Amino acid sequence: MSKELAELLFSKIDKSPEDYESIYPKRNLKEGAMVTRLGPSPTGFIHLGNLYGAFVDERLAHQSGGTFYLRIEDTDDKRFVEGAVDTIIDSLEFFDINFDEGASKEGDKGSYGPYFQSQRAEIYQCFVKKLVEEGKAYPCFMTEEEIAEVRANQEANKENPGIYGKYALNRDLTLDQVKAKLEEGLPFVIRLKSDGVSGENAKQISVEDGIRGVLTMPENFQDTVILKTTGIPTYHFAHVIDDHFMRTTHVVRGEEWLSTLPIHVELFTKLRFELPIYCHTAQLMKIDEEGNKRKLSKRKDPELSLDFYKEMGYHPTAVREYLLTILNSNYEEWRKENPELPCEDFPFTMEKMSNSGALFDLNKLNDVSKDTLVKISAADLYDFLLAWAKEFKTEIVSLLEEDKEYILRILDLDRDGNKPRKDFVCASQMFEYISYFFDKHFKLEDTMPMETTEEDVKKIVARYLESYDHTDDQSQWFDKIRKIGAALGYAAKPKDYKKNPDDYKGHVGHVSTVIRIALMGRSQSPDLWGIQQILGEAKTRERLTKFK
RNA sequence: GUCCCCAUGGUCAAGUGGUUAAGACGCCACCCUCUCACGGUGAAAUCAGGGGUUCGACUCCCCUUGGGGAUACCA
Repeated sequence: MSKELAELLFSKIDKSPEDYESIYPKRNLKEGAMVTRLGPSPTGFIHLGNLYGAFVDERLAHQSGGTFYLRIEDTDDKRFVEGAVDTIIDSLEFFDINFDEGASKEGDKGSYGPYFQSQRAEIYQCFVKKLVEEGKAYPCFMTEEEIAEVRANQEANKENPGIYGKYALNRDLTLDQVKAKLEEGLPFVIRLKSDGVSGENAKQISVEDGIRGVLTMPENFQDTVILKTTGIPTYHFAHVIDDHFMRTTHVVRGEEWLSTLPIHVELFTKLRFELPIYCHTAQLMKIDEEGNKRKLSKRKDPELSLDFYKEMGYHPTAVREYLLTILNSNYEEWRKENPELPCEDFPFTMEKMSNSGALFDLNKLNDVSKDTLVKISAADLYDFLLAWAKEFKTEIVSLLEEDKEYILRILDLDRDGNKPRKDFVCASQMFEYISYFFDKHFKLEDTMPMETTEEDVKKIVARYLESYDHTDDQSQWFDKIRKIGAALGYAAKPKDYKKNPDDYKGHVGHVSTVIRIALMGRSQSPDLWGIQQILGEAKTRERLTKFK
């Protein structure tokens, strides 16, 4: 009877399960090679949490000599967004996450496709048919109203909600009953006929998770929908079929899937497929407005979309470094010992991953970013800044292109030696930070120190300009400032002023701040002398003259 | 409601029965110093609570609490 039913429901399916086993044979990879995948739904929205997970997949596969592929999980047509696939690929590529196989801008790549679930209906249906044949799945015609009624009853009786056991009204329909309903043209879904039981008699299943160790949970008992009215499977079924036939060895996914794991285990078992190794990652969290820890969410956290980092101009390497520090707690230590090695050399392990959700920490990212950027050459930094500007700050592109040499010197200011400056965090901040070098962006931002008077300020600038010699070395230059200050009643050494504040108006630091503001518009900057050398004599004099 | 996962300073965390409970970010102070940054030194700050088990619990078990997730023909 099951066979007839299966034939009735899926008359168009001509391939057999065995056919697919040979179409998608086991991959010929070396021992220990992992096959991982990213399975985004095509909303086109990728956030830091996705990148976090993708990074795990990527590292695992590439570190082991395996394969990392992209599969588009578009079983929910309501979610489709045009151009989403390209967006996903671009976003990930920016952060150096590259796929070996799967959906790509040039179409499917690899021999385990199609890589869009919406194009795999035949494959899924073949196995749904098989399950029906074996009496492990059945058509269900229950209407929304019927389901709602069941639920209401269950709630009233304090029973587990869902379609299972005696509540699965269409579980044991006869062939004739099915035929009759079909003739009426009633829509139906295919449900799994679960062997599990609800409540105290439920069996416990154990699954070894790559990150969390042995997980023990009650078996599934729900007659979960595996094929929707549309003939497209639900995530659960598509996952099982795809990861089996794409020969995924490690399923890395967020912990929100933990509670549906028993469904997947039952499906794998009923299909007689080997279970992949599941790796359930903790979710990245953030603190919301009410001060609660919360999962990063697509709708509420646009600032945590990957685009945010691109727009701010965070360097992809910095983001990777940061992610690695929260992914594997021993990464920072390793990085300290191996400052020059690429992060790909770090032996990434699942066991070192945290089981609890990390809170995203912008402070930490900034710190990691400073350390990352300080290791990047001025030339590369320039290219990065320019590329960023072309996309997000076009008005400064010509400025950057006009005099590359000038900018290289600015970017390299005081970055050598064993105590290099670490001024740069991200592209937007970089430009802001060096903007005073450009007349167009130069403006007076800070006020003169309160230790100085208006009159003194004028005198200081005038005398400084008068004595200015561009060929002075740093100490000659600074001696002059000391003298100018001393003549006006400012201590030549800050310590003298601190000891006897009443003897002086201020100290040489205040004097140089005056010059700094006159020259840069700001009270804080890298070494003044070095800046003047880059600015050049003409511009230095010009700014001082203008200031008077 | 039910089920599942998680729980060490503000944040990320080391720790797997005996430790002065690492380290990093942030914060604060001091040093270096013409400002800032860098660098250095130091400080404050953590085992959610309650029961067990044990000679001994951050560590093992139970309960409570808190947080997260699932409970869809969404993924």
